[in-house]
Formats: sequence, C-alpha cells, structure tokens
Amino acid sequence: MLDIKLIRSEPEAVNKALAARGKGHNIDEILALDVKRRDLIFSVEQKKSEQNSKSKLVPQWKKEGRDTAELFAEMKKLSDEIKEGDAALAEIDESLTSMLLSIPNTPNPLVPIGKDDTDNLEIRKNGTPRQFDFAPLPHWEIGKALDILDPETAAKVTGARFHFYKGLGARLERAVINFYLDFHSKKSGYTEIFPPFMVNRASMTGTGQLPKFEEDAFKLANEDYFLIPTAEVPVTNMFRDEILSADALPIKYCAYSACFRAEAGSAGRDTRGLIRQHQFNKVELVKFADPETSYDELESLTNDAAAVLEALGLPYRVVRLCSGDLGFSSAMTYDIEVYMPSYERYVEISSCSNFEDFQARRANIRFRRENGDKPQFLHTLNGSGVAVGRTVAAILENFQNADGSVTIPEALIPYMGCDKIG
RNA sequence: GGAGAGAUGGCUGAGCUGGUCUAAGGCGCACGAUUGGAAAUCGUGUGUGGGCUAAUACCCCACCGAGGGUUCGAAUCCCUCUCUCUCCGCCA
Repeated sequence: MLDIKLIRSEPEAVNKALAARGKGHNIDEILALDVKRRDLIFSVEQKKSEQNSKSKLVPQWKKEGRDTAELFAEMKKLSDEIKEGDAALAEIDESLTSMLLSIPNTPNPLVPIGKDDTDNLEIRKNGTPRQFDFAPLPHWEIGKALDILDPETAAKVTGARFHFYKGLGARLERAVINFYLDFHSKKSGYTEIFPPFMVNRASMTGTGQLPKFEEDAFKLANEDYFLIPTAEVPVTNMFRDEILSADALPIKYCAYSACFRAEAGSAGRDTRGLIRQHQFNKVELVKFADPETSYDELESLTNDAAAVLEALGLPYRVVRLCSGDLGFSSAMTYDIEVYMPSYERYVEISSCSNFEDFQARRANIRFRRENGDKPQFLHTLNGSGVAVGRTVAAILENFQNADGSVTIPEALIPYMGCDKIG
C-alpha cells in the first residue's frame, strides 16, 4: 500500500512511477476521495467535540437541579447528525482503502523500464551451460525412466499439476530441502522457521496476495483460510501489528514450506515436469530491515540465494526485472534463473525482492529507531532460497549421464547416502 | 465439538450498580534534583492512529480483544466473532 500522504504531496511523481508498470494504474480517483474524506472528518469531529462538551454538563446540571430536557434535545440532534456523518465517512474509508490496496508498489528508479521479461536486465552469470556429447533428456523423461517421478498416478489421486516422487526421487527432494535449510541457517545466519501452511485473510492482505489476486490462491471451503502460495506470507506476517526495536534489525529468517498455487491463467504452460505445479516445495528467505540498508540487504539476500546453486554446481544468471515484469508488491526484484537444458534457456528458480514499506504499511510492521521516537514502517524483503522442485529438475537435467543415470552433486551426497541415481 | 472463566496502556492491575474515566495505583522507561560517582530517595514526563499545521508545538477526534447494537451519553448494558486458560469429548 502506498502512503496516502505521499500520494497527496507528490501525485505527479507517483503517477509517473506507476505508469512504468504499463497497466493503467493511477491515483486520481484516490486524490478526489481523499479531499472528500478530510472535509467530512472536519465537520463530524466538530460535532463530536460539541457532543463531548455538552455531555460533561449533564452531571453538573443534575447536581445543580437544573432541567436537562432541552440539553438532551440538542444532544439528540447532534447524535443523529454524527451518526449520519460517521456512516458516510465509513463508506468513503472503505472505498478509499480498497482503492489503495489495489494500487501496486512504485518501482525503484533503478528498475529498467520495459514491457515484459524480454526487457529484463542481465546482471551477472555464473557457470557455463554444459555441452552434452549425447542427446540430453528433459527431467520428466529422466524421472520416468528412473521411476522416481510419477505425475500420472498423482493425476488420478488428485489431478493435473501434481506429482508423486518415489524412492531416490523422494529422497532427493528431501535432501535438497535439508541442504538448503542447513546452508542458510548454519552458513548465512538465517533463523530457521517452520510456519503454518494455512493463513487467514489478514495475512494474505498484509503481503499483497489479497484482495486483487484471490483467484490465484487455494481457499478452504469451511474456513476463511488460504493455503499459502509461499512461506513469505506466514513469515512476514509474524510481525504484523508489531513495533520492533531498531537493534533487532535486520531480522533474517529462512523457512521451508509447501507452496500452493492455483495457477489461474497458466493453462497450457509448462504442462510437463516439475516446473509449474499446484503444490511445490520451497525454502524462503525473509528479511525485516531498516529502510536505510534495505537495498544492501537485497544484494546480500540475492547472493545468499545464489550461493546454494553455486554449491550445487548449477549454472545460473541473475536478472533485474523490468518495470513491466515486476510483481505487484515489489519495488525491485532480482530473479535468479537456472540453466535448464530441456528449455535450452535459463528458467526462474528464485525471485528476490525489496518491498520497501509497501507490505509493512499493509501489515502494519514498524520499528522504533530510538527510545521515544515515533515508530516508522520498516522494509520487508524476501527471496526464494530456492525453489526445490525446480532444483530437482535442474539437477536431473544438468547432471544426467549417457547411460541414463544421474550424478548427485557432492554437496548432496551426505543427505542422499549415495552418489548417483540409476 | 460441549461446559465454564477471561481479554484494560511497554508490563502488572483497579474500574465493569452507564455521565467528576481526561482510565487509579504499582513496575518499567526517559529526563531532572540529590551524590565525588552510583544505589536508594524525591520530582516531572511517558501510548497508537487520524484531523489541523512549517512543526515530531498547541488544539481537536478516535482507540479499554474485533465488529455490530441499545442510549442524549458505553471500558461499563446487549448480540456476534476471534483468541487465551480450566474441565470433558475426539484425535496424531
């Protein structure tokens, strides 16, 4: 959510920043409603003030034995007017809030202006895509041949876009999860969190999934709970409506969770393999930072996420998303893309974002710099550290051998108890 | 799921027979006095959001778990919901 005071004081700048996203967002309606709101507040509060002062007269007059009938009549009239004003105000507040919640974050000036992912800016590359001396198979064929991935049975048991992992495939998924959690918590200093996989509506609103993107989420039928699309939601909302002290920052959390996405609008895309599932595993990195250092924290967060790919020996590149490709809540995002031989290109495996105070304002997460200072909104950041299913896909494809077996990266051998599959 | 008890400021804790609540008292915290310095003591201050504003100054409005209602007036009465605790049931 953008700051209404910023919208009020610099409307042109805000509109210009939003225009970079290219989706026709603007704040003109909000400005008009804001004026109406403040006019109404002024008149209603004046009446309330009068009501309060008259109310104080009641016990006084009664003590003096004066007749209060006329006073009560005046107060009744005031009361009716106040009720009317409050109702009108509540209506304005509601539409103003819903408008504000539907406006995306303003991009950081460093974000390149662009239309879609073809305009993203490559920042750096690590490793070289392997030259195969045989025809490499896509991971879904490797998975089938080794009998470690089974989407057909999952389609029967549940539906499309689900997988059973079997045998060493299941163990590989679990090995990657454990490796990532150990890496981030032991080497990079993130405190490990195991969050709930369902959250309430307030949490989904706090991080920006609601109200605009309800169709992307799985919602329980018998509760107002949602299956989390990422651990970012429960972990960021741990501090909803809290005021932290400055010396607690930055707070660094890593969390494994299963992630659930309806993938509305993705019909026909990535229909085979592990790339786009309704349920997938991910280890997420979340930071709560001082606004002054949040962009340094974004750099280190991105490096921390990329470090696990380096440790596995997977080739990747880092791109800065352009304005048109930027997520709703983000001010700046680095995507980390792993090289996927079956796609013959780099495929997103992590998305690291600085939300600045956009989520913090929605979720009301604040900090106090000094004892006695006014609380201010902190900055929230998160990034995948990294997607587990896509990692398994990348391992199967990048480390496949001519005989159909797959070599296990050295870092995972202690977790697997073997050095190859097949 | 059933029965009961509860939710008040950073914490603790009164108020809960509606109007002197502008929410007592204590603890903590901040500043000051005292002191060679400290403790103890004494004094002063101590929330959040909104409106107005150059102002983080004054003034005004709102906030006693959340949302509704009754009333001229609600921390206080009524309803719904959420959470916590105790017991029972069920369950991993």
